[in-house]
Amino acid sequence: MDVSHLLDELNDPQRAAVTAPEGHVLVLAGAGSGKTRVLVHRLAWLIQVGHVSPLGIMAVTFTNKAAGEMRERAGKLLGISTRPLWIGTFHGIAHRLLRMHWKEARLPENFQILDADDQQRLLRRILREEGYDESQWPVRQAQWFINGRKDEGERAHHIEHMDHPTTAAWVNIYQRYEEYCQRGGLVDFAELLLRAHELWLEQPQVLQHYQRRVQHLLIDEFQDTNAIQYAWLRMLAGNTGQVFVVGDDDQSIYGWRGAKVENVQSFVRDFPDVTTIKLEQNYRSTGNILEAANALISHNTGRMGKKLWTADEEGAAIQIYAAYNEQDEARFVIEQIRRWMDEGRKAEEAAILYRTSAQSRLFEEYLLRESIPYRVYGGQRFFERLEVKDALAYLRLLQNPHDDAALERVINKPTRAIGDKTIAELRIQAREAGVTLWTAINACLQQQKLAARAAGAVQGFVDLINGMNERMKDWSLGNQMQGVIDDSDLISAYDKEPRERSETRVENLRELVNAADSFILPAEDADVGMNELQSFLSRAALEAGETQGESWDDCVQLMTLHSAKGLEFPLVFMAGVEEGLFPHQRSIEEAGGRLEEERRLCYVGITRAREHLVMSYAEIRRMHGTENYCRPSRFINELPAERLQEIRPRVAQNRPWVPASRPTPAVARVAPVKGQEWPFRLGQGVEHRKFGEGTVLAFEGSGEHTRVQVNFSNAGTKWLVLAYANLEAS
DNA sequence: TCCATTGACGTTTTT
DNA sequence: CGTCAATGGA
Repeated sequence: MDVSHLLDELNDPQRAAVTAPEGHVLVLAGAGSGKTRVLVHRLAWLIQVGHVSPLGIMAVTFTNKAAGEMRERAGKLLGISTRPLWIGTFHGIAHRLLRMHWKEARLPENFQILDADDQQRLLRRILREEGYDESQWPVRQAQWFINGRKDEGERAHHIEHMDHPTTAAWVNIYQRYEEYCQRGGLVDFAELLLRAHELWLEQPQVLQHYQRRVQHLLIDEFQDTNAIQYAWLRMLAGNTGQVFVVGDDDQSIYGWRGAKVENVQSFVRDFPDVTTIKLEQNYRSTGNILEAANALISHNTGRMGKKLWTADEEGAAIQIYAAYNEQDEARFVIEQIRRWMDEGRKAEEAAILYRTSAQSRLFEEYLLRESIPYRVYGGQRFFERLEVKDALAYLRLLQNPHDDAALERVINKPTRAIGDKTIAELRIQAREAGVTLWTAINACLQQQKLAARAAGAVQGFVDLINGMNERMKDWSLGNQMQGVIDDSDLISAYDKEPRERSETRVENLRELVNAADSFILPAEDADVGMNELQSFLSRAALEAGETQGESWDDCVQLMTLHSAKGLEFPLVFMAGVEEGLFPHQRSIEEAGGRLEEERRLCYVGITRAREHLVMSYAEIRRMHGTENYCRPSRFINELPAERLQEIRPRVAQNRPWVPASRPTPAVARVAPVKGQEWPFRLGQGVEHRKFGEGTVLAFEGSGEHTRVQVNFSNAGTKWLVLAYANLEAS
């Protein structure tokens, strides 16, 4: 068979990885070095050259997007159906295993997935029930504790240090939470992985079956695996499975979420005879950008060691803009984007990256003002919307009325006169009897434990759910969806909201019915015995959907540095590169390699840029209502000075900014502007005879040539020669 | 039960 | 400063 299509266009290390003989392989793939291509070609190589059955391959990614992309590209390359290939996220694969082996995993057949929001609500309820003061025992921290333990593979009863009162309290909450979930058949994200691991541990025959079947494991973004994922993987590989992992220790930015970079090193230690291949040739960025990235990341310790290089040109210098304040920064960035567009480039080629999501606001304001279309990544996703989750909760109750999380969500939505007191009473009953709310409700009604009025209201809810269940049992999913929305009168719950708000909600519900209507039970879900409803609900939780309903055509891209991972743009702005913001203060203070992770985040940001990279920092930044004097980030000082070009406001103001096509001569290293012998302070109010009142933004030059930039409230921003301007302090 | 005001809080987020 | 959730009066 001719396999040249698998190897053509690959460089030597890529080819070595794709064609690696028997055994485990670690591919250290630098940013933009073609890692997805290697992964997909390896997969195709195994099938077409190694004659491995598609059933014997499992490919694991972290996001649904990555999984989808891999499946698509593999399909194109192989020219066969990718159905038998097991490609998915860790969570998706774990979920599938649990559906198939629900009995062995000690789960009810109709178990439901809790998303982060469901989990938080359930925990809040438990904290209240157990009498914890929520200011001292914050829900978020409980969530963090439990998920953290689960990520490490620990159950409540595994945890030591119970002599420590704080730990004991968290463990108690963890334990209660476990009980609720088990009773209601609820499984959170971390639980999916933990259960899948326990399935291996407790059911050797199941493990053996999969060990025999899965001959080849391909893992993407290996530096992002956590302890439980690694353990699961190791067990599945056993002594016979061959593991091919791709990752980049320099791009590990999710340590705070339990990811363990150390797994990259552990892999070489734990698996015998690992072949390590480095992909260092970069096909994305210019030489200057790569040199800056290399220099920055070399400040980290304990790296596996990689040096990116390119066959392409040096390109433009990296530009550093010292903004007077965050307003000036936003103004500058948007102005540069305008120039970019004026030169005929597209808005979508430009990205603004920042450390914290709150930073997007100002940029949005300026973009709006300039009528430049933009899109902010992140934020609420379709299946996470309040009204969508409300409607889904009714659907969940149809599937399983013992789903306490769903029941609590909608028992009084819309209001049906079931007040807090009644619900509290029901919770007590449920807790004392150790049963679900649904069971407790029915028991209370039967034994007439509730006051007459409350009983009537609760009975109404029970009848509603039972009625829906009976009538809609055999309906199509779309009709069920519409049915529960109609019968529950859910929409009336949004009546009192501002009109615009409630209209969007109704629109989203219509969209949800559409989604349910056009949902086709995927074959792989049918294969594991799921019905349409189960499959729909699981997918709603596991793939919460696009962040934004409609994707704009040609928009400037705004996102946090974290969400930029894996993407690339011709023009990248990295904003707010200041000590305290990036690296973030919390990371500076916290020990444990947090600072190195911030540096990796910066490395990720730099390597997103293809042609132009502009970093900016503000000298004064208003945060939480107070003005902060900032120093440029240490990361800027770690970049090679000869690759940098400092942008002075004058350049930004008067001369069209032409992206340099040849190396730009280096300018001195950026230093914070010190107070000099200028007659005004930066930010000081001044008055001009003709232009009126304004604010000093910047100075330039010295002696009689000293120029001053003033932002006049009526005349806009102007550069004036200080000697002639006759400015007066106001 | 509802709306308005007050108060606390402020890093990153996918599954 | 701006957001979101909790609280409290009508």
